[in-house]
Amino acid sequence: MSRAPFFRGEADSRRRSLIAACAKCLAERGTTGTSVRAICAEAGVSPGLLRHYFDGVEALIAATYRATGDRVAAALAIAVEAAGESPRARLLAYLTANFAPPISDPELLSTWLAFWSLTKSDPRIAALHAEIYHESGRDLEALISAYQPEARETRLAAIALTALVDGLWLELSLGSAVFSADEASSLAERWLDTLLDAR
Amino acid sequence: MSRAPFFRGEADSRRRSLIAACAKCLAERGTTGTSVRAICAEAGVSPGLLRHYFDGVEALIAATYRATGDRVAAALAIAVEAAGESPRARLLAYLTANFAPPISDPELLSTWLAFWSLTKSDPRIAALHAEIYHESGRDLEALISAYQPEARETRLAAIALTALVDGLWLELSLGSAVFSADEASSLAERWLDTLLDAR
DNA sequence: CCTCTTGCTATACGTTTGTATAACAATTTC
DNA sequence: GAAATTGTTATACAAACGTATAGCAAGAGG
Repeated sequence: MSRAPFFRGEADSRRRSLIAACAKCLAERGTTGTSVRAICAEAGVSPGLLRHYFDGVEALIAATYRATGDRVAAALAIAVEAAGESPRARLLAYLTANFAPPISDPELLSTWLAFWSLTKSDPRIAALHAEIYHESGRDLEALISAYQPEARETRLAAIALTALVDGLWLELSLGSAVFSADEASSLAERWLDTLLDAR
Repeated sequence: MSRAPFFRGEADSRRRSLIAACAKCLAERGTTGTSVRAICAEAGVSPGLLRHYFDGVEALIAATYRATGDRVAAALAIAVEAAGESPRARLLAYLTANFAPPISDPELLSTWLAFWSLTKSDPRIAALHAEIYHESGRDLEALISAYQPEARETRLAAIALTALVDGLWLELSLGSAVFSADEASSLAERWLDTLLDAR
């Protein structure tokens, strides 16, 4: 009378492959063109299977949002670790990693845009966005505190750095940017010094 | 044998009403849900009329992009004029106007997101984006030069200010921002002073 | 006043969409 | 080994989609 699936591992594998297919569709075709059929064709399964694992396309997209957010956070964490032990270097690495692959990436932008555009119509996506933004802000605040433990207003500094980095990342990822990743990095460093060293 | 429409004025009026309806659909329903039928129902005309004035939905969206960009630029120009004659006040007004209606607006964000997400698939939209970004940058550079004629690197300063403002505007318009418009404005002012007064 | 041109609607067609369902494959339980 | 349960496919169906077209209303030209 057990209700749980027998092959939890394989079931999760299917879930993951659907999430990957959803991310690929969002990235390649945008919000338009990301249909049940397109996702399932990408995953190589039949259309009905999506409804077997998710309540609908929106639930799958929410799961994909979560997975993509985790993937970005992991890429940032790797960049931080690769920067060594200097708190300033780690903080800078966290910021400038946004201007290089795999984070500065047209496909990741398409995915993110799809999520943002769903934020308004789907409360679950909106809640997920707030959650992910909050997590990211907490990570950044931790790096700031490690660099300057006596800094006040780490909250506002994190907000300000996130905004600049997001704006630069957006334009870089849109592809028609009139500036380089190096210029973006030096701007981020300058903003960092302004926010933390002043006063 | 005249080929031109007899009522050019009325024809343009129809074009404008379709553009307005397209903007409203993009704002309220996002990329998904902005169909030929939805736009025409919003405009109160039959589905066939869209094809009468535009090559297709994408051409209409491109025209809407243009119109929306112009509307934003006009709103910014009004804010600048209202700021008086002080070059610094005018520059600040240009920046902080992004954090108040009608520019900080969930519907405008939805519209903008739709444009960005189409940038990848439609070269015309991509060209339009580059054009509008370029125009906006030129306006900002002019305000910077009026404030500090001797400033070097006005290009990079304009890029940096645009990025910060865009990032703050994005988060504010997404609705779940954990900071206020006033905080955003003071951050923009701080960034401005850093970029122009230093060195 | 009649005809012609034009703006626009109403409608129809073929395609694609999301969802539901019946049937098959595969595996555990007894 | 038989029965039961689960993962998956194939298929079907109604709704919504983009597009094309025939026809109507209305002003322009003679």
